[in-house]
Amino acid sequence: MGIVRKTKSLELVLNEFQSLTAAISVIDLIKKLNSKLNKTTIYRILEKLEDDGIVHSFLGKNGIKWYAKCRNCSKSNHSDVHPHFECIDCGKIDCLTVEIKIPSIPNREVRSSQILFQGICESCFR
Amino acid sequence: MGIVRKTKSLELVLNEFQSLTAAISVIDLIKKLNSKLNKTTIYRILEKLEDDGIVHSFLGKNGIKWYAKCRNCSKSNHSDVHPHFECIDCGKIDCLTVEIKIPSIPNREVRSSQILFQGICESCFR
DNA sequence: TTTTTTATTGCAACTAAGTTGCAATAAATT
DNA sequence: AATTTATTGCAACTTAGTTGCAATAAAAAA
Repeated sequence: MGIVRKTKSLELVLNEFQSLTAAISVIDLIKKLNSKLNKTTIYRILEKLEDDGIVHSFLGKNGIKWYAKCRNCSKSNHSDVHPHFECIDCGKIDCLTVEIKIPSIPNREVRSSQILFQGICESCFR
Repeated sequence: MGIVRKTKSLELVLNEFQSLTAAISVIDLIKKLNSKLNKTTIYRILEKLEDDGIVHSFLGKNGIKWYAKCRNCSKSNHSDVHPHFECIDCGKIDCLTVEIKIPSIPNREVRSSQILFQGICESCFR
């Protein structure tokens, strides 16, 4: 079930995403909002925002959860199944707009995918 | 640091992989060897086997750790950076031999990748 | 506006995967 | 056989994420 009520907590979480181009880990979000919100609340709001197609989640290389704004998602259709890029230097993760061709595999049906690249990001590249 | 001594515990872990075509989660491995080995031992042996290029690890969709035999890896070069396929029906994960083209991304350098597909496997397909 | 309804929140306690330190054990070497 | 040192088991810990429940605060109804 997605967002039902416009609460102060929701505002705070949405604010964080507004001032963000890259993804953010739940851990960092909790750190940032720590003084204002309980971590349980943050987890629950993120879940609802994902239900509504406002953000999407994925796992970083070490298995912790990250969230990023969606571009073209809706409640019924999370079209944001793009790859993510994790910088091994600065730790930043962002969404890639490149399209990855999912190969057709005999006798299997691919329904979704998680693709995470690691490497050096633009800021750390030079 | 990889394997140094041929121990009984090592044998037991290797045995499990011998009788395995798919990947196995550490959780399942612990369950299986539970009566014979401590989980700490299992984690430590797996780490060493990975160092030696005998197995490789990756994360399932829920972030738990899986291991599978390597085919063409060595200590210095883990060439097994293939995609994995997780069946949403039976939970089995296995290695895919298909090659995924990693796109070149301007001003970034991709060093490694994790690619996990979800869908219906051959056994569950019919 | 006040009352009522019920979604949301905070808290504390819990779960589960994985890690760490250390003393006891067992390979391998001398 | 004695010594060295890698490996093991154990218990305790860490960390991310979850759950139940009473208190609070949106929103709807009166």
